[in-house]
Amino acid sequence: MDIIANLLARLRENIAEIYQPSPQTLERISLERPKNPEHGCLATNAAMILAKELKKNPREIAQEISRLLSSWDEIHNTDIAGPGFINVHMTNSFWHSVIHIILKEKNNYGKQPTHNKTINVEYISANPTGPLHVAHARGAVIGDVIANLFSWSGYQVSREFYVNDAGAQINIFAQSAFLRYKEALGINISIPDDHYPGEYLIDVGQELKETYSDSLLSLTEQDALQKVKDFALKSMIALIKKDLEDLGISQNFVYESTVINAPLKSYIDTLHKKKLIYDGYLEPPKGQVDPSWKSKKLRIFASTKFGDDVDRPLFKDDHTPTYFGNDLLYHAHKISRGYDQLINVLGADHGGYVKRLQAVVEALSDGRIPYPIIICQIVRLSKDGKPFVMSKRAGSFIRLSDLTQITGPDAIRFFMLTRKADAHIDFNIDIVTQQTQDNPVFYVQYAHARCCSILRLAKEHYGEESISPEQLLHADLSSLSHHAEKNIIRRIALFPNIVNASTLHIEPHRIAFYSRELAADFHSLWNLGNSQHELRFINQENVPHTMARLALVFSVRQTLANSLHILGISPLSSL
RNA sequence: GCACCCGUAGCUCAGUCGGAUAGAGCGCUGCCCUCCGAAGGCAGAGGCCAGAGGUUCGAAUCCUCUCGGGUGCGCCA
Repeated sequence: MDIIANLLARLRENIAEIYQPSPQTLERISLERPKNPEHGCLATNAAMILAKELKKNPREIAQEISRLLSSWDEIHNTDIAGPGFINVHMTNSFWHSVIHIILKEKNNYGKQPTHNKTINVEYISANPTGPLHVAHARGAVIGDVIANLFSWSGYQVSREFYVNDAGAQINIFAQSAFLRYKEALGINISIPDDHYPGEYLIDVGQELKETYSDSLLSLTEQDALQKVKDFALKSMIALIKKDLEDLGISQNFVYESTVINAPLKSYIDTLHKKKLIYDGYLEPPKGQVDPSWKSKKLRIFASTKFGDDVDRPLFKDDHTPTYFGNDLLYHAHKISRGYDQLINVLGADHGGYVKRLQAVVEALSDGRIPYPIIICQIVRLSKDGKPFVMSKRAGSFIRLSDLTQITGPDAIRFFMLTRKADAHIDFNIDIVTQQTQDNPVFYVQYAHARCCSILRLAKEHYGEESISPEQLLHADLSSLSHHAEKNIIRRIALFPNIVNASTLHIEPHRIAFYSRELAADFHSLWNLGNSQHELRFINQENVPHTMARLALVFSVRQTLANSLHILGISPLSSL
């Protein structure tokens, strides 16, 4: 339950009755925690928003709304400030009700009730030609937390990894593995420039030898490559799944090879009927002039009708599908599975791809299915104070699993969420691999561990039973009147709102920042006990106040745990 | 040439559908453990929010242009 959202809803209801403003105006009315705490617990811009539409003085409207609010039980008093802000001071018992809610809802505090809306979140979808490397980590974590957020907002969530296992690069991959197989059998090989040189294929070559001995050499090249391809793909996908598992991620794998054989003809027919697919000619590419460019008749998707720069061909002139052609099928496949919403998380190098994918979904769903695409900006790596360039071809990339083993999944996850997706991120390999204490995740986990520590100690003093959430519900919270206590209660009351906004804007980093702020409030409160003994959480001379504070500690611990749960990070009870 | 993203403290970044005196971490200065975990806290220094116009009660936030940095732009995948 979100007490602030309930309050805002009631405010809007009342205003709608009195002033009958347009729905848009009503929607813009907010009820927020002001930056400056002296301005009250909450502040609303209602008067200023209404002033324009009603053509009235905002301060006059503020007077009227202020009178209305003063009659509410939860509101202590109100005042009007500046151009027409209404500052609202809530009663202590209003804020204390948050603690009761958390003691009852526990792991579910901040969750929306489940509904039957479904959403598909696609992320990572790396080519299965090698293990994941650290640059994949960002999209992996962001996608995973977005999926968690929608799950908390009540959606039925599918997490999807699309495997490009049918393209030309897979054949090169199979040839590379075949060479390693020959190498394992003692045959002298050299790896051509356009092949995959990575060491992980040496292992695959060994495994091939163990499985098939030298029997593949007696097959035709085509048959042998098919067997090698199947084997090597299976092996890579197992590797990728393991890397993801270590990072706490589990997804459904959907294979291109099955999608292209799925019965999706009706979707394509519809596009033909709407004349969104046509046979025609494309303009020569702008910018650099290619002298070899020739105009040829192709089958084309009219993506410009949906805001793309140019129409995109679905087939090459040899009649094999383009990469985009297969992606159109894949999106038809997603839509055929009946989701109410789709989300895709892509790397910055796919930024130019966004419009045409959204065009496909808009065309196939008649605009009914929203399809936001989150672009994660590039991760700049540095090592020894210098930029570090990874190259898959040269084999000089850092495997995600190497990093996970050094830092653990929590540090990577939190780090990737400490900035919004469309900001660039600097990843200093030296710091992350050597000084894990510098990682901000410890700050939040430390706060959680301190909460646990207090509750442990309290159980020793007062017994397991009396510190249970059920018993703490009976605590008299009226003694929680110190400004630092009130401050932290207001913070935890905001949690459902943060989850909501984070989902709405598809910005998982907001949860990470919130958890850090809540941790900061708690550390601050904790340290007050150093100089003022009566503010220590456990004060044996004042049991009623101790119980009230334990209820508060429980609420903070729970809210931190729930934040970390959304981030996919384990809340530690001790460090 | 075109499209998208970014430009906020020395560095790395937050900043809610436009709200009141622009915040945090790291680094720097000085304090706080006889006392629930100092992996913490408190205080201080540090800003023309890249620049210029515009929109309005009100702009770091919205619009236009300029300047910087990044990514992408194929009948490749």
